[in-house]
Amino acid sequence: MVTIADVAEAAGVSISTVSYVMSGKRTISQDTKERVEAAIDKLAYSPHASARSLASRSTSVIGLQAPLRTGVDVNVIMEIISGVVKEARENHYDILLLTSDDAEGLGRAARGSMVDALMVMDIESNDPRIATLHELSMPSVLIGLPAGADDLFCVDFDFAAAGHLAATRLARLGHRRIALFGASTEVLQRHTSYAERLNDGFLSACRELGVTGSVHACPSSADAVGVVDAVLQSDPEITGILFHNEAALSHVAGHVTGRGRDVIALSPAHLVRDMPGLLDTIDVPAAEIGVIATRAILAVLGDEEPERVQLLAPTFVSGVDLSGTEV
Amino acid sequence: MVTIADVAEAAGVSISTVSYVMSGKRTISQDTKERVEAAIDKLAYSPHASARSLASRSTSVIGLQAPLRTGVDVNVIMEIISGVVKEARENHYDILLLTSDDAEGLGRAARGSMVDALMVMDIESNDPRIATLHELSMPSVLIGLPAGADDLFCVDFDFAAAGHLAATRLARLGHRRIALFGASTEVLQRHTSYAERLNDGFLSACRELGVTGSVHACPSSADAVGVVDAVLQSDPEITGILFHNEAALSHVAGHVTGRGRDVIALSPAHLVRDMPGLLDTIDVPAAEIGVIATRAILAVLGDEEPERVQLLAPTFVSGVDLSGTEV
DNA sequence: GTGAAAGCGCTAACAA
DNA sequence: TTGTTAGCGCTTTCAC
Repeated sequence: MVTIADVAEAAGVSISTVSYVMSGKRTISQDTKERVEAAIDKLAYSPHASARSLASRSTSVIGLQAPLRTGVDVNVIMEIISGVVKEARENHYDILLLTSDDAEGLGRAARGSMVDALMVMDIESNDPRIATLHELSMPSVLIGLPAGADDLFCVDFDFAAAGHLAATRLARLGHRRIALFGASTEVLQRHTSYAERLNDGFLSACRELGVTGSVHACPSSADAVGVVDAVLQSDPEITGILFHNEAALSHVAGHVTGRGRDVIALSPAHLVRDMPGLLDTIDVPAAEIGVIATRAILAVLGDEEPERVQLLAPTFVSGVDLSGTEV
Repeated sequence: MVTIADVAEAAGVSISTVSYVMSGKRTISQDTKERVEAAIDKLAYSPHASARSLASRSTSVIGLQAPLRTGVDVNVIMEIISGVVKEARENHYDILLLTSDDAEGLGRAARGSMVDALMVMDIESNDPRIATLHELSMPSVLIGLPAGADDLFCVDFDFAAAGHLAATRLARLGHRRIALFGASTEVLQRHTSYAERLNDGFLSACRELGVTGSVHACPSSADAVGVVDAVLQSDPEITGILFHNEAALSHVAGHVTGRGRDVIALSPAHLVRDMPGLLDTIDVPAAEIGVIATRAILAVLGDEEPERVQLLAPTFVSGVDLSGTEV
């Protein structure tokens, strides 16, 4: 193992000089700097992360609690994680992956000084982990929006606005009965934040617009076809549909479209790019959510004060703009 | 921050006693042990991970390089990761998530002593990271099986055997022309190990069986429908199909089945459980791959010598057993 | 512009 | 059965 002392010796300088060359926290003569950097390269030296962390009291690691269970939309989760990892790396942070069904894992990571900050995904409306985060006195960001967002940093897609946007679009097209096929029953039962916000946004828009709206849990499997059929048979006058749940969508596509019904998909755009028969798609910018959340954490770590709640606005992929429209 | 010294003081013992109570590396009187544990609980003490790692020269962290790019089968990736994280946690290890498009990230993690071992996913037949792993002198496990598996630990599903199994089943049913719709073009172009092994297994079985086999790249999007149609139109005598690529499968299901063709799916079983019209499914035990790979790493870390190559045997979900059958 | 040295919070000899 | 203490490899005051 090559240590800072090896580098110092090779460069003919003191240990602290090597340290300062790396951190840039002190002015170094060009000559010394070059010798040190040459030695670092030559020896392929990487500072010992733990030693550095012990001395500097910071780890350059962010803890990420992600839902690894299937049933949630894996594509979206993966893209968010991907955005997080990428943005973190670009800022010289690494990601420690914490299991989600483990509220106490947050405490472990925090109290053990394994991380500098925590990111928590898959937020429920009244998430028990929020209390834990409060006790921890460690910077944290939620990806999601719990009921009482109090004083926590939250980043998410604006699912309520998306529900509103879709309902408005459908109503404008003349549909009087519209339906939202959304999250799976389990997700709803857990009061997952995004699902509830989408439902609320959709239904409240329906009320405002004077159209009849209904929401239906939708399994993420091939069973979705059956659910959709059942709903549409029991209420054949539903002519406009908002379809969340990308996993189910691919099963249902072509089945629900092309029967004189307008279908809007709510999904990462690239996943439904080639899907025929859709009226339009509202993009879920999953990777961006991860990036923004990471930037928020980095800002906090840099002693800045980012917006408490950042909700990414929904847009139609087609470019249709309903902003500013009155109901 | 509560340190081991705080605990020692609260329990009225020395620092080392606290340390030994935690590690169990020395016999402690029942009385002392209880006082120390009480103090630990009372103070909610967690040892400082970096301090421990610096002194003990081990981190209890495993680096996992996972493909976060979309296009690969996200469901499978996610389940593998999930299996890894779960098994690791049960053995008191955490997972550091490394970006995949970054061969040098492995070096960073290793040389910086950020991890005790490395796991690498999404292996290509001639993966450049293998050389890196060799230089690193750090325990590592590949999830996948490169061309020259040399002396590395490899864990994966036996895709070659799966291809063989499916072809045999179809041939037994009397099909004379059979096709494999598999990975996307990108995945094949990167010479991703599992895709090539599946193709090879399928085609070599076809030769042995005297049936005509063909393999076709299949996009993971709704476009898959078009690809399948094109192939089946240009060669209508294809009556037996092996379908890999779960993402595409959900689009294609019901489209390719039910036309007098037998379709076998190669996918995690639960993802296709409700999919109608399939002849059978060969399960991809994704979570188990993660678990086995993690156990292999843990074995190496525990100075055991696990099998160099562990390939999980394919089985039909229906229970059909073709083992021992002659061609 | 540079160096010497005091910790950071642990583990694991060494001593008793 | 327990305590004392020398590191682990860094960062960061002091001191020059």
